[in-house]
Amino acid sequence: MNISDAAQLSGVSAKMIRYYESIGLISAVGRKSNGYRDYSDDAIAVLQFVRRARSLGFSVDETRDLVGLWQDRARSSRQVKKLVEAHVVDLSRRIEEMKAMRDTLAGLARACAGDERPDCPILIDLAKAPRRAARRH
Amino acid sequence: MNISDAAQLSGVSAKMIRYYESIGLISAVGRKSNGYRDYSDDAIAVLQFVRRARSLGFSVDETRDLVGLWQDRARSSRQVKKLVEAHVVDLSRRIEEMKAMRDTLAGLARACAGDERPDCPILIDLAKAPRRAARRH
DNA sequence: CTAAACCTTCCCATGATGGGAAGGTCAACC
DNA sequence: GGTTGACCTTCCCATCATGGGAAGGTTTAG
Repeated sequence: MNISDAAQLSGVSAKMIRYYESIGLISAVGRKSNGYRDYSDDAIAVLQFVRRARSLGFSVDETRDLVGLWQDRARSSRQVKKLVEAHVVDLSRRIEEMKAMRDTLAGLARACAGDERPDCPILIDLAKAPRRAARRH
Repeated sequence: MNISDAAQLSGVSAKMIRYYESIGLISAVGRKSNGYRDYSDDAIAVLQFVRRARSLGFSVDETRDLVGLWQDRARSSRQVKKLVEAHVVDLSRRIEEMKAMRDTLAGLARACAGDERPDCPILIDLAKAPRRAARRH
């Protein structure tokens, strides 16, 4: 199976499949005599796994760990659960940060007349000395 | 005032101050005879404004718009409110996406024994054909 | 006078992804 | 058989916001 079929079946673009291979997230597949990558059903399954993990917000590094656990018959479910729970905690933290931003902004917008006049508490507040605030990334 | 003082007072690193200047987010400040950038209190205030906007999740482009509105005495509060409300909507959407991820993962973790055995519903689910899922970015 | 602490510009790297060029290959159609 | 279009390959570049660091000039404190 060529890379574009693999891309379609897995939902991972051909570009990203090559990238994932180049960084070792997935192992290199075999090549046909013409040099084209050749994908088996198993290889597709790995790509689908990766796609789903990425869509759930796991970084490429975390996904690498998950793939490793997935393919390791001897892993304990404790290991898997631990990794997933850590990600849940991380997501929750980021959600709270974004909620705090949103609520601050919604409060400011509420206090702003939103008419033709220039007076706007939003800008006055933004100009205040920066307070301790979430600095994501 | 030298750039490191401006950095300290504004909470924006010297690196980022130069970067913001290079992309035109802030206007270039004057130079002293030795070529060093020289920051006035007004310039510091702009940097503080920028830092606060960034910390509230505005992109650099959105921040540019906000700075423009802030410095435009003739702007209407309607313009400002509109921009902020759009950002609130965007934040809310992203929060919902992340919540959906988190809840999915939390549900999977709950179904996983987390003991020494290898059986783990998490990995089984991740390996399923990818369903419609949030693809941020 | 020297050493440390500044400042300047310039280049490189990140992470995940896409765009595109240059060049080889294959399949279908006439 | 030849042409065309759709593939495939690798390689380079760009993104966005940020940091690291080099090379070289300046200022300040001892």
